[in-house]
Amino acid sequence: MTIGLKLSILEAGLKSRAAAAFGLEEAAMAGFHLAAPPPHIAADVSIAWPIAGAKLLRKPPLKIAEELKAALGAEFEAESVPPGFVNLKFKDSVLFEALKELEKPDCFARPDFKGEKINLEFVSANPTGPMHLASGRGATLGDSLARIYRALGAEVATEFYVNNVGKQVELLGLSLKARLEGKEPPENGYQGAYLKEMAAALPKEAAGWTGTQFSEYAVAEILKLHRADMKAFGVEFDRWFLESELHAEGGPAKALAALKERGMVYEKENAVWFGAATELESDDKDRVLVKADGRNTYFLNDIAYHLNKFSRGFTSLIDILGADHHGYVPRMEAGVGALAAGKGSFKFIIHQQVALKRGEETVKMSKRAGDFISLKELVEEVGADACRFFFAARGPHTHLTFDVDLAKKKSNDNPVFYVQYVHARISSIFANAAEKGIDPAAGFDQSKVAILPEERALILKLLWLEKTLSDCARDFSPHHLTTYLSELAASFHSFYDKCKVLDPENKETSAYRLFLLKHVQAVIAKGLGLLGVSAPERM
RNA sequence: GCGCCCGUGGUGAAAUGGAUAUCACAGGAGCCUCCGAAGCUUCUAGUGCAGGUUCGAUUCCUGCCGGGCGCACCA
Repeated sequence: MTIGLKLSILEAGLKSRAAAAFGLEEAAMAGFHLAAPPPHIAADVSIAWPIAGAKLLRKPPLKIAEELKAALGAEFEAESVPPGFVNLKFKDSVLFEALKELEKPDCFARPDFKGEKINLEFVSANPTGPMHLASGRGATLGDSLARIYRALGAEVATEFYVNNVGKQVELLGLSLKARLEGKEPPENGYQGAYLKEMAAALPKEAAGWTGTQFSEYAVAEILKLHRADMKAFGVEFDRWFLESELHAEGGPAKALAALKERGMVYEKENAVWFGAATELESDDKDRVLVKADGRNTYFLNDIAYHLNKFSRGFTSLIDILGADHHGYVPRMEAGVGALAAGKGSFKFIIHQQVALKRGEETVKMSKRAGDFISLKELVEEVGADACRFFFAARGPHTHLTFDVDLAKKKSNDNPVFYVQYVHARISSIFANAAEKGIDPAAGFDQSKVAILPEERALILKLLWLEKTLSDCARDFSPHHLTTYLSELAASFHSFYDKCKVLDPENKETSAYRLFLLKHVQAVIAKGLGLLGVSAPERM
């Protein structure tokens, strides 16, 4: 039996050998994983499974480790270590073959993602004002995850939901009208300066417009800005779904009828309620679907919207929301769950809010008051690459305080430059190789190459990208990837310091190291690409 | 009051329940006649408190303490 070459395949192969050796079903070996050993351990990968398997097998962990070591095969040097670890070192030839595996275009595709159709909705900022910096977090999360899921083999559609109907949009129109007439916006209206600018650019006939016309105009203008902001941030949505489309097809009415049919609604005080608490026990109390004034709540419209997504054939819906909306999650799960049972999975990713720090003061951002840093401004000051890396580097649960002064002044602190620097350095090495007449494509004899420790660390790091992407998918967060890229960059820099790549006197070593660097550069470019960050040739 | 999230060196973060807790920034000490010093090497410094589960806890559970966010016929 030969064993595969990617880490995932190596892991599966080792697991199956272990299962055979111990007479176990593979299903019973869920804890069998390859892990990176701590730095003081001189091994490539380690397996902690014998400790976990001790109860199952009713043997001492170290005994299991010794048996496992014997069962693993000739591609490795294995060592069993108390209390029951097995540490492995790959034969050099295995490492070279594994690297070549990384050259295949779909090398990260996972079988379990094949056929998955994921709808990823994020940002969905209301079209009532400029996007602020906090939208950058949702945009980074969503767009990076979309790219990662695609790399893993899923089909992903990204979507931005536009609330272009309703009271807020009416207020927006009235605020614009007021600005045109030189008045202050109405109470609870939109005070920001952007409406003054928009009013100044209105066509002459606007003087005779209805409120609806003002609203439609304002929404259209703001949507243009949102699209431009997202584009400048490296985010392009597959679809901008207008709420008005939903009403045009009668979605909310259908959803309401379906809920009624299942006996999940009742009327009280002239309003229509969803009886989630009694029927499904998923939410803490009943919620209104249709208000006493006859208007739908957003709850009903959103149920209809998610049914619409399922009707388009998606097997998995993911919504990314800021923590200020987390209270909305239980009722949506109850509402959508009631009508979409069996249609696919439905998952919320909640990311914590972004607080803004200016000087020594931490302030809450308020759109109405006009006190915010716009995403556009941030991107212009700091650059999209640094912004995206910075946002991607934190898990969604972390509470993030954005220090504006720091971001503007000392953007070099951002590790994105450390990572990009590797790419640029390697580019220039390849340029130098051409000058010195060293052919990067020249072959080398693997058997004559002794892999140095720095090179070994680098190669292992390269192989680890695959697991890193799976970690990102598992945790719904790209932050594992930024950590990984920083570590890979560090491995490269150590290697670079120790090992001279281009040596006209030694073409064999030069060719071998260029082969290595080609992969490092490809992995850096791939990883940065998944984060929507550029991989520059020069900096 | 109830619910969700968070508490890791001076600062910001990492760690599917695994071995001596990993990085970056800041601070100390070194390193460019040599492929890019936006770099390398090295030192100082850390899991809020109290219990529990476990062979093993930063991770899981309970209670405190501290912080963020929600608790609408708003969106």
